Amino acid sequence: MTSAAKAVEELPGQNETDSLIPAAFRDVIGYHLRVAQEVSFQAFSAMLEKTDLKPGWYSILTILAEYDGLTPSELSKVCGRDRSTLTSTLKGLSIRGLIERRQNPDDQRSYSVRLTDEGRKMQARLHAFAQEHDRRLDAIVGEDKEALVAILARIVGALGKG
Amino acid sequence: MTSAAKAVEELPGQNETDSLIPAAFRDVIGYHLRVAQEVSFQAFSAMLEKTDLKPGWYSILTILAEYDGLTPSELSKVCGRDRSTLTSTLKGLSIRGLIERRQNPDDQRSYSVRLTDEGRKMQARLHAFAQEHDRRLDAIVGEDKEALVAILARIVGALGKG
DNA sequence: ACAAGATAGTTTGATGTCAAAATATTTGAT
DNA sequence: ATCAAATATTTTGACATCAAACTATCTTGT
Repeated sequence: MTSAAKAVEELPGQNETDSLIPAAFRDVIGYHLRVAQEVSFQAFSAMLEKTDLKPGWYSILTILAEYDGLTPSELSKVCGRDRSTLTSTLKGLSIRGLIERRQNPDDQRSYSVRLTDEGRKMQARLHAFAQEHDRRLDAIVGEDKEALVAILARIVGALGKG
Repeated sequence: MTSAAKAVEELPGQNETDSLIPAAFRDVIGYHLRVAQEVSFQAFSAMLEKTDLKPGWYSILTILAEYDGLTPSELSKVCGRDRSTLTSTLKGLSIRGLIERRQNPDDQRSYSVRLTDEGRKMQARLHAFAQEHDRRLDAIVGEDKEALVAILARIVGALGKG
């Protein structure tokens, strides 16, 4: 063990159960935001470990369950990711028969994306896990939930898309 | 435009300036966490756009500025990422002369990582941008900052490495 | 001393992210 | 009518992330 590592272990005010938070990051919102989002995602992923479900499918399938027939560009706006990001996800969903593409007769460049029956079933299965994860987060956050969501939404509103 | 897309645009209670939030996600903490983290990271990245700095360097260089001489595994614990993730980042930092590796004489498998003078300069430049970003987030969050950080830390504590 | 197991780091493979460039198609302007 | 500009999607390339497999080295138990 290096001497710096010893110093890390002896940081005042931190014990073994605390995660090691560098002093430079301790009061930095972006840092805590990032770590919290990562453990949340990892926890959700871990729930799907023994299944044939992929976490990345959930948001797309759920958006389609609500708004069937969006184009990739519209989907990208709703889910907040770049259009190019969706290409490979949609390909995977299509190969697995969870969505189908329907050519737009008015615009040959575009097509709409629809859930298949299989896709709906898959969405429902994922949604059950997602709800369990949500309940877990709700339990952790407790009565502060509304305030938390409001703050996060404020951040998105203030920094989002320009 | 598809009919579903029209429906999206006509959602009650949402106007053009709101981001399009699917109803299924509206009260989901994980969703808001993810979106907030993404816009925060994108905003930070955008600040570095005209520079030769990379956002991914910041956390590593800053941890090293505080605890010089950590091994990759120790670094990975402190920054909360898998060891394998660090390999390529450290390679990049090393190629650019921002860090140097020093073989551990007591263990041939391991080495410690130290900032070079160039690395220190780079860390300082990145830190200035990070501070500006922090101030921006602080301004958005305002008096709720302490509560926000506490909630996020609670999430990490409850879900993290469990 | 030696074999077994643990540990440090890297490599590989699957995902997922963006931005920029490339294609194809539609729209608009003259 | 035609040509330029805008738009929809895909492709490519750079990065990051994890987990699992792999190599090398160290530690431990006998």
